[in-house]
Amino acid sequence: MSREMVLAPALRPIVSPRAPVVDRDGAGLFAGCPELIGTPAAYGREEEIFGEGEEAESVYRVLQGAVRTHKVLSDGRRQITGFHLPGDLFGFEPGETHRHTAEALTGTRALVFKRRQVERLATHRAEVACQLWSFATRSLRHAQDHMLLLGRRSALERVAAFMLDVDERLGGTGLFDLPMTRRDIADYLGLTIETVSRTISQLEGEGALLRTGGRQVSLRRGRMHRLVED
Amino acid sequence: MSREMVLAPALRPIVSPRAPVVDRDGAGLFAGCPELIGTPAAYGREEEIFGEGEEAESVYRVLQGAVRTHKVLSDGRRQITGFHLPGDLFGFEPGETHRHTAEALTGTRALVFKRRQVERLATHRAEVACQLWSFATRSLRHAQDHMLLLGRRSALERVAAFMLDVDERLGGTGLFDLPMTRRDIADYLGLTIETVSRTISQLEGEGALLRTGGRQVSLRRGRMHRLVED
DNA sequence: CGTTTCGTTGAGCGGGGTCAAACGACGTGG
DNA sequence: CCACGTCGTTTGACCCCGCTCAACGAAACG
Repeated sequence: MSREMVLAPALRPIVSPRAPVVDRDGAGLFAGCPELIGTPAAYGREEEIFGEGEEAESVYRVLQGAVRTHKVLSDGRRQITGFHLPGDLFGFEPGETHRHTAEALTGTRALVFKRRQVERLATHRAEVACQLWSFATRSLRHAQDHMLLLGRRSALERVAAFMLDVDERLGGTGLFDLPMTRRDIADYLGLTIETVSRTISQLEGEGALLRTGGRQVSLRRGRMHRLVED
Repeated sequence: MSREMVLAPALRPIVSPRAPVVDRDGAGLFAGCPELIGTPAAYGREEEIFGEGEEAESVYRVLQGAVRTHKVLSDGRRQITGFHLPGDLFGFEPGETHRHTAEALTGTRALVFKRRQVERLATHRAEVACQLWSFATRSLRHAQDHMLLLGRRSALERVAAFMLDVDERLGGTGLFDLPMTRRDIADYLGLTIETVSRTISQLEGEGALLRTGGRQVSLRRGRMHRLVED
């Protein structure tokens, strides 16, 4: 069941999108469901897709670009709970209202599905319900890994783990453009922008990565990996 | 929506268990599935139920007692990702092996289901698959709330939120026994035992709670709530 | 071009970690 | 029954990692 390529090798670098995502193995969610075709939608940079507290009418699948979902406290403190890249689903809620805000990091295209429709289909077709279950469980695993990071890892470990993660999701070449700002990284890792910046400098000083202009970085994945270690 | 009875009022104080949990609204997982009856099992205090890396053969439902699931780093740093009380399910994994260790906090009884059996049933009966999906989604929401806590809240807020949470799950009377040690609390909140202890003292100093002997505490829920504030 | 946002770097501080000691609640055996 | 050891908890003293505040350079954008 772990084998499900929803967010695996079909992924493309986010800031330079190319071909639309294809379900290479046919296991993608809602595949083989002609009665459930999402309607395409496009969002501009920093555009809100849905807000916390709004009624959860739709669920989304990223085609191109990147999306962040986050929660905020009344005083402005923000925690980003996930970045969603092509192939990823987001917007599922256990209840009637969204518990997150979702925003496009960059120009983004997505398929929009009616939640009610998805739910109705799930109650009729076990296959669809299983896919939803599988998706939720994988999200849960990510969330649990991230709890360990937020609760127990140092700033250096957090940033190193983050870099490796982004690299992997963007192709694993070791050379990529970060699709998000320092603020986004900080709010994802539970740090401040200054600490993220300083930590990246430190990683560069230790030869674990190279800043190659703009937001592009080149990782020494061996050294990087040693910093995360388990 | 937040009202979903799997872990709500049917719950009993953990350390003084009474009647076995009943699905008051019939929404409990695997309800109405005579072909899937879990086999009862009992675990002693601090006993391991399954370990990280082991093959995931079974899934569990707590009947009585309490269970913690956690992840550890090679150097011993530990993050508890959840406490599981009567009615709760745990042990689901997206893959073939457990990504967590599960241990009984106290003497605990649980129902054990064969994972393969559950999965097979889910592929045939949409109803079961939907329940699994719903369960996973609720767990995900908890995980996301906890990420916000770990990433962005102060020690005071964490402990206060924790106390309110435990109180609610244990009946919401404002008076209860903590079923876990300071170390467990610390590893759940991303703090140290000393900080947890000091913070509880501080809360007592501010009149937000009273330590009434042993692990029993009495909350001033109004003041407590003000400290968490969104 | 000016203006604004983003990123980097420095100086200083403080919340929470570390190390250490003492206390209380147990259970155990003399 | 009490001396003793164990384990969990509390409290103190000190320190350090990451936060705050601030200045400045570099892109992005009008």
